[in-house]
Amino acid sequence: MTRAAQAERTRAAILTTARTLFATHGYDATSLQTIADEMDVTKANVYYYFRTKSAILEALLDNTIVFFEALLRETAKIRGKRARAEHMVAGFVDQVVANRALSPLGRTDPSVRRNERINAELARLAAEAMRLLYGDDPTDDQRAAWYLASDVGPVIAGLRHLTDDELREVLKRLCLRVLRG
Amino acid sequence: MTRAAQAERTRAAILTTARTLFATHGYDATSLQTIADEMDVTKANVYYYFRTKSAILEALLDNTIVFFEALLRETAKIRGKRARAEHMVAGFVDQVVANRALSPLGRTDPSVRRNERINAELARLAAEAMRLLYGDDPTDDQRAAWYLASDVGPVIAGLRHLTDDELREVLKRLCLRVLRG
DNA sequence: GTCTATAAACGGATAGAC
DNA sequence: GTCTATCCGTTTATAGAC
Repeated sequence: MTRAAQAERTRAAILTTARTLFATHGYDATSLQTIADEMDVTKANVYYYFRTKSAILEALLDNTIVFFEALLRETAKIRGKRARAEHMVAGFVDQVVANRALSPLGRTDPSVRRNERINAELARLAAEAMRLLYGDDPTDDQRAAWYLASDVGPVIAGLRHLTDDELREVLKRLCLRVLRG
Repeated sequence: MTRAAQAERTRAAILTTARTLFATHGYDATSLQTIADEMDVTKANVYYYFRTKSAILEALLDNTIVFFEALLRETAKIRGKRARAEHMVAGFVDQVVANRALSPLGRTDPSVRRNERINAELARLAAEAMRLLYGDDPTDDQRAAWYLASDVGPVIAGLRHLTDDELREVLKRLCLRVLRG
């Protein structure tokens, strides 16, 4: 394996390991030592790839942001608010269910709320999503609905007994009901 | 002021200070030093009242649990599922809005998820609430609805421009719509 | 690219004086 | 009831060898 390939491999491993641990124990309760131990490398090696702990978090959230930007671009091509809601919810729920074991790490984790840049990005995406669903001037009820539906992740903690398919259907119905008002 | 009164005063101050800081920065990112500094006392003095940091968190959550137990007892006296939902939502939303500046510290904070005892209590209350709203054997859709509605706290972050009264009405409508399915 | 070693600060928690 | 002083483990982060 080339050195560049090894680098990419390690970098990716750090992200997936951190993602799981952040989701399980929370960002603040996860140390770089724990991440390194889990991967069987040293802490110093982790620092070779990320200058700070928060840089790891930002890299993870950037991935999320890129995903949502793509989803919103797709959604914008669809005509009709109802069809748009269905497409958006489907994409969103698929993502949540695909990561169901490690779902959280949403806007609710304190670490995310602390990060100004990420918050600004998320606010931008929220505004764009609401524009697609509700037009240029959403009511407060519509805005509230969007905030609630877009934070559906934690709900899965109470539905562990469902298969992926069952969970997906339950969450889609729920989100659509909330968004449609 | 008597010594006992002073003790009660300080103890209460620790709880309110910790509550605000936990809600703002998260439990793990709040140190006892920060709590003590904010109150203008020493860390050692905080330890005089609470043996550990997590004891502070537990005291806070115990208050929440007591509140919900009372709300559920009241709700149980009401006949008719629709009226029950309205009463439960009203009590719940009032509580959320009354603490709107420091809303979170719900089941979403990692510190809460880590605490076995608190989790067991919250699960018990959740089961009882669902029984009151949906009968002895709620469907998965109903369960999902309850989990979503009971975590409405974070929604207020996006609705800062509303007055308390406006916010209360928006949240009540939203929760009822979710719960009624 | 990965390691060992270590710095420097901070965390939770305790002992003992007043 | 509150304080000063301190212990000790852990944390983020860096320096430098291989």
